Amino acid sequence: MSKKPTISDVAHEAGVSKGLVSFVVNGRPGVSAATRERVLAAAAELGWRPNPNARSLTTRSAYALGLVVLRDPEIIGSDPFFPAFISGVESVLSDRGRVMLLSVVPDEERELDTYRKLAAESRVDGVFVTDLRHRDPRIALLAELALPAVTLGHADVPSDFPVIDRDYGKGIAAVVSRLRELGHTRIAHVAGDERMLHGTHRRDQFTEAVRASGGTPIVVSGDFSPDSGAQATHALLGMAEKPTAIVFANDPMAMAGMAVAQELGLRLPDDLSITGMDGSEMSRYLFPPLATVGNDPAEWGRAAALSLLALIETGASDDVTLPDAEFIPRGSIAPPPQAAQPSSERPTAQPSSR
Amino acid sequence: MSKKPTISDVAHEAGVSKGLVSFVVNGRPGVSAATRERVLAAAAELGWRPNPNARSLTTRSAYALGLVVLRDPEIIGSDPFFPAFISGVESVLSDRGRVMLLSVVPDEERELDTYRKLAAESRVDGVFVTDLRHRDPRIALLAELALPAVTLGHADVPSDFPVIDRDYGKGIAAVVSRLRELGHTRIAHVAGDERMLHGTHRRDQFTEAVRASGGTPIVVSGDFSPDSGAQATHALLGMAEKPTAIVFANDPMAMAGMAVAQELGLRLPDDLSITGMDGSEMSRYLFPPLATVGNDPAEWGRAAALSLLALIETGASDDVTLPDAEFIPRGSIAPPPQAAQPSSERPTAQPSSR
DNA sequence: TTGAAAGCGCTACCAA
DNA sequence: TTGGTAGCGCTTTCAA
Repeated sequence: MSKKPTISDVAHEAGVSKGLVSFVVNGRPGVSAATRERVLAAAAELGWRPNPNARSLTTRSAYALGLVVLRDPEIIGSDPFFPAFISGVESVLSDRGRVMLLSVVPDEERELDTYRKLAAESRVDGVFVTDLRHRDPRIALLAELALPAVTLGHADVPSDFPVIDRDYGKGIAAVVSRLRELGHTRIAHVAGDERMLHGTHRRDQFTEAVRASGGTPIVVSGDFSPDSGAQATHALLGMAEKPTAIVFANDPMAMAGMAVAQELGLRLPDDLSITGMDGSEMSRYLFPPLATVGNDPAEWGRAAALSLLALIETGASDDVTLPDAEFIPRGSIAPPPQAAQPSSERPTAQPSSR
Repeated sequence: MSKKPTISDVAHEAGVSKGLVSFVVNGRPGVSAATRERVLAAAAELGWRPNPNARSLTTRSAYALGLVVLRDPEIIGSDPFFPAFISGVESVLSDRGRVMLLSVVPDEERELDTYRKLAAESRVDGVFVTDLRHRDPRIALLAELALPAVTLGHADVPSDFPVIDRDYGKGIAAVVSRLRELGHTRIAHVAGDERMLHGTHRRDQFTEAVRASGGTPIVVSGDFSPDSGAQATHALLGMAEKPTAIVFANDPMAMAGMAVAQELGLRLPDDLSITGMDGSEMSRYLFPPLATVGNDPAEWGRAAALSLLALIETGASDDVTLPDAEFIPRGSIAPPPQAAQPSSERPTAQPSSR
């Protein structure tokens, strides 16, 4: 059980100086092939890997990327985006000698403090900015901290950071369009957390799509949590002119909405069409299977990691546009019920159980 | 836009030596109150924070904890455990100047390499070992690497690491007991991934509970994914003597199982009782609401973090036993159908839609 | 109670 | 193409 080997051990073993070993492991030119081999062999034999902490001291690089997630600890479990996003990031990082540092914070104050700490302590070389909010304070903070970053989506404040984005509106338009084709006229949207840009974007894209098709959008607010989805659904189904289709801003809300509808005795999709967003794994396994709009969080992760690494290594990185979001039609949508009863107090169908 | 301040800047500002500043920030005794104040004031004014990389070099501590998750990238999104577990860990770490390093790997080879890398590079001071497997190779590897760790659950190989655990069998026994009370005699279990200890434990606890109550357990295998839950349910409901209740090893499988049952025209819970495990947020919002067994991943996270920190800082840490798992009864269970038709080819109920 | 200096493991520079 | 040496920012002796 020996101590961890250092660069000196390797240098000694290979019979060269530390400087040369450093040159070799960093792939610098100007080292003869022979000594290069010798050094590599010595390093391998000793099982030596350069200590990133020591390297950081001179290179001013942390060899780590940061992700700070602001999320209510209570509901973070029902969000399928992050785990998949992270595995996408990892698939890029694993071969590049960088690690990922993750922080989950409960409120904005802690969030901003976390970025300050990461920067002040030189813990990371750059960060991913997810869940952009209106006039997001992180953009200015990160600029001030001179911390490289990429944003998922376009910020609504001036930002020099590269942005990863995808046209999600295309998918939403496809949903609305399909619903209109099926004959729906009263189409509602349960919005996500509107403090987040993608919450309002999805809402706007929905209303725009409905208006473009000559309809009148109905919108109620939610916050992406199943609970809010359930409440919103109750509100919608309690309306005098209740909608015949509900477009939820994410899958968990849609699932909760499906449950509420079923509890009220509605048959899905005959009495009510429902769609989700984000294309979660679970959506496929519901009854009826939930129509949704694909999003591929792992792809976001890969693209964001690549872009952030490029920014860090070369000082610049282009924006990247992922393929347009695609509507994934499934059994949760159907034509609206024929016998619409605009002012009925009771559900249009008999309870399917109880 | 000045450079980051260093300990020298602070020492200069306070008119003392670097050594003293170090003593102050590390709370060492033997510093007069006066200079102590002066140093703290200088540090605050300059916005200085000690650079963990530099500290690591001398203290041999990384000020970071590691979590390596082996999970199929495709299905990681439907697992509600990790995000909540991580937020529990974070709630402990955030005040303690340590960060969390997360790695998601697709296979065992990468997993073990990741631990080796983390250790060789001194990236972390300790790691969390989750999802213990049979004869888990990580135990021996971590011991060999001399990397402190805590395990979630007891390993089935000799291990000196502290263990965090909870009696989950109590909750499972309560489920079975309640089901028996309701009159169920054919109770099935859809097991989780049996390469994982908790997959087999839950299966064993189920079969034991059923046997203890004089019944004959039915078990089919799954792997914790919704897809496997759906397949297993199809298999069970295709049996000649189909079960009247299905106990799933986690909530996502149970959700998928509910969908399959409904698709087959069964009314829940009248025609079939279903229960899940892990007490996910979503379970509450299904129709019918899914009875499950609580697990509180955030609590696991807090306990594991506390235990690991204690181990790292003091060299020893006690095992911790979390409160027994509790059955959470909900609408997805009911007495078995009266008119049992042991050899019926058709479902006992009319389809609720289609 | 304080200051000075050595050294952690590495990179980077300057000579050779 | 190589070796020697001076730091990077911090902690930790050892003296004073």
